[in-house]
Amino acid sequence: MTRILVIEDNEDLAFGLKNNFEVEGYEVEVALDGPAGLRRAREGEFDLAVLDLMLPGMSGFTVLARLREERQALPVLVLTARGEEADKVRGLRLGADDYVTKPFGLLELLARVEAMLRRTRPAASAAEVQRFGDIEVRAASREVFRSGSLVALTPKELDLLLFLCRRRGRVVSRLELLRSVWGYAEAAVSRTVDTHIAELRRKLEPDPAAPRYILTVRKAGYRFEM
Amino acid sequence: MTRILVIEDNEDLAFGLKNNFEVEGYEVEVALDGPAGLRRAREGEFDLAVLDLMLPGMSGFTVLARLREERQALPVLVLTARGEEADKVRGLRLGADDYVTKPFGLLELLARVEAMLRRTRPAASAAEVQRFGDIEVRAASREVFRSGSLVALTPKELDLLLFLCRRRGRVVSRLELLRSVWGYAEAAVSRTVDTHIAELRRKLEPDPAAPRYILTVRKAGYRFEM
DNA sequence: GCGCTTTGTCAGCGAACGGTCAGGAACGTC
DNA sequence: GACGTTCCTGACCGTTCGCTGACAAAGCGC
Repeated sequence: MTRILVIEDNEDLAFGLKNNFEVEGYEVEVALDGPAGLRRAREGEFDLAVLDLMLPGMSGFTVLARLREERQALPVLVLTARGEEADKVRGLRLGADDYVTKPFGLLELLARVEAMLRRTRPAASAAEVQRFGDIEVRAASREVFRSGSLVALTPKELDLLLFLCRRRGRVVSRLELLRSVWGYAEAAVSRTVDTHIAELRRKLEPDPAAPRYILTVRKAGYRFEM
Repeated sequence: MTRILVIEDNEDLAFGLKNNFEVEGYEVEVALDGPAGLRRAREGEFDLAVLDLMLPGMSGFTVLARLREERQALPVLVLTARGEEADKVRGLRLGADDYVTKPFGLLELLARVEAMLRRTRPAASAAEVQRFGDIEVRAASREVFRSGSLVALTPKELDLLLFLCRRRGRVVSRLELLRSVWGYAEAAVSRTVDTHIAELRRKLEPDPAAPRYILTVRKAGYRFEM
């Protein structure tokens, strides 16, 4: 699921964008001011941010500059008022990846977002490193370490692990896993999910028989805790 | 020297751009219609093209489409008339990397060109010489040495190697390589990437059968480690 | 404890994936 | 027009991976 962060103080516009992006199949979060946006950008794993330059409290420039200082690779599309050419230049210099002038057409914005995602996709959502116990999961290089030494996971196992990590603390049903990790459209009865979970436990859990990280929630699915 | 190709039928504008770019230190060629632009784009080694959509003889769309058909990776910045949102969308879909609406400010155009060049050839100066093991890659002169002696790489092999170098530590998918190194707009099933990887390994790896630098990541792509 | 449901485990088969190679098209050079 | 490069394609092959189905174990309600 592609995740987009909208940092925009105008609520109508912000939630309008949210709706429209969601219709296109994106997962969207809204931040209504600069500090909130910065916080969410740091925490959440977003594939792209849409950032208004005119924000109360902290200007979009500041948000952008902070992000870049912190070496966040997050692609940023900047919204700017018409004709503020100096702003555009400054934004691009600061490391914005693209900008759109208000008032803008939705089609244009969507096309630009798509284009940006095409450009940055494989690298973007991946700058994360997850840690739990003595396990370290590096999404970008698709490597997993246990006590510092590399654990050999198969592609499916890693995909599954990453998905569980991202939903940590929440119960994930087998159906959801089959849809999101396996890409199955329909529900299928099979032991596939269980088999892969078992394999993950064998490779990652200190005691696979009494899992600490990958927990079973009876009648519901699995829950990842770290 | 960074080379820019301007494809624009309005002579005043074309040579105005040429002058301005040259002041900024770029090397510029002008093509006054579509066919000429296409020819120059094919021949010359340009780092970027500025393409007007409204051209006599052959529309900018056609030029763009031909370039992409021919798998030219050349970054293209499109000039379009104000408010033709459909054009923008169509252009981006066709594989334009960016566009600017006429009338535009020179500052804006320059900033965009800079941004594009930053994106497409990152860290050319910073990462001028890469070293790993007994391999030395000189991006600027496009030369590769192994144990001090020159290795003969074909252009494609070198492009591929450079791209992998720049993303070292991260998994790069075949699709991303096809897009970024080959310039394919869409996914294509072929063994092309694999073949070139194999050739690189043959020429650079101490033991091509057990690669140390160019690693395969199943179901995901390749990862360069040094 | 008993029966039923849900989950864990395992081995084996078939498919998918990547490595490799030969052949041929496209292009440039002489 | 012959030659040499470079690049792409399609086929073959070995390996790995994922799915399946059967059975075992564990929970749960009674």
